[in-house]
Amino acid sequence: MSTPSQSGEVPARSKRADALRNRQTLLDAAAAVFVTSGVDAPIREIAARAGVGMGTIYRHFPTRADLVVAVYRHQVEACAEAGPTLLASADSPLAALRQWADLFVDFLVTKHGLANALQSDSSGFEALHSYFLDRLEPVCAQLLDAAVEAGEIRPGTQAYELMRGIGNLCIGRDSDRRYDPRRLVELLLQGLRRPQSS
Amino acid sequence: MSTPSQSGEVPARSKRADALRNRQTLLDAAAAVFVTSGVDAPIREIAARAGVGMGTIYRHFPTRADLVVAVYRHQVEACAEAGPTLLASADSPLAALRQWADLFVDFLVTKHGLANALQSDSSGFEALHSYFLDRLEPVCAQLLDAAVEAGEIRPGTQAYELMRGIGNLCIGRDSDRRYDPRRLVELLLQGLRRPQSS
DNA sequence: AACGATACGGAGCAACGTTCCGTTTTGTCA
DNA sequence: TGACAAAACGGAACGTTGCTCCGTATCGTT
Repeated sequence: MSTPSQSGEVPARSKRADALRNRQTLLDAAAAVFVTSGVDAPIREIAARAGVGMGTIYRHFPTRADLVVAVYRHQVEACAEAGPTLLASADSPLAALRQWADLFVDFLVTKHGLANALQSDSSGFEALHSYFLDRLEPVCAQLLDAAVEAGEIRPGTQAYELMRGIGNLCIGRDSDRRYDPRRLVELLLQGLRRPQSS
Repeated sequence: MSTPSQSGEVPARSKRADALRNRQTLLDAAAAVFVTSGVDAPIREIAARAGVGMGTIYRHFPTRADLVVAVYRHQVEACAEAGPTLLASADSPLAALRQWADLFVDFLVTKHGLANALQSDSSGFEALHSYFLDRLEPVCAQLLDAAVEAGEIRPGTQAYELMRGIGNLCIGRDSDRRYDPRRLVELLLQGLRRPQSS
């Protein structure tokens, strides 16, 4: 609760059947539209796809971020949970960090416009930024600390900064053969390594 | 001419005095507005500030990119010319590359929203992406090649990718104390270095 | 069946990008 | 100097999108 962090998605779980049904219908429609038109697709388009009015969409998801978060919540959760798992299973903390970054990058690049939205300063997207960071930063920090502890990387880098860096590297039009976020993220992680003494 | 690369800013230098005057007035107004409202400020705002109608702005600068390019052309040029200069004056090619990256980052972070626009897929900004890349990629490539040649960094990284990476790292709301593009760019360049053998 | 609470739908307003065309300004030439 | 055509101007107007508001329909309960 460091930040006021308003935003509330649906006020509380409602009781009426139609409300629950519409909520799910909207999530499905949004997921479908996001794939084809990106996460900043017109709200109308999503409402139309779901066959509901615009009032309904705003009632369930007051801000765009609420909708996006609801759609991707499971995947973000999975990514968060993968952190400790990888730390336990990988050969080294740095290897775990690498694999985790891969997961995160995969997630971002397959979601049209999501990486953009994460850094966007347009209204309605700040909450998205917060959600991702609140959930994933601690995970990243744990991996980072473990790698420092193991002496694999040099100390001094903050998880927040690294996460944003990785996220930023994933921004861009898809299908540009000449730009592969993965390569750059790998470079970034290489840069983190403790300089091998001569 | 690999890409069709339409876009034409003003059709040609016009002869009429009022046209030239307005063109300059618009550039001044745009520069001022960009500082306060970012490069995606409403066109109307720029027109109002310049005291001209919207038709005028579109006649001189058909796309948003044309206007942005015109406003920043000198600085981009300076950045491009700094490449060879640094290569000649710096202690090593890698040092030159670092200093050049610093220049580029400084340029981007002081222009509200420019880094965003560079990667934006919204209409009217592709030309911006092209202009920056066409002008700066060769410069970056020269620095990169020199550093490879000198054995300071490992080969295999393309200038295009590096430039976009650096540009991407500069995206984000300003005034976030926890995120400093410079640190990450430095990390990226570190990652480029030829691994010191044990 | 009736009724209050809840949710729905979409018209309506504001902001923005962009176009289009009637009007004004400019340069030139008699 | 005066007149005329070309060039440039201004801003009304249209389409799209975000978001709100309220009359109407639906749901659950008694």
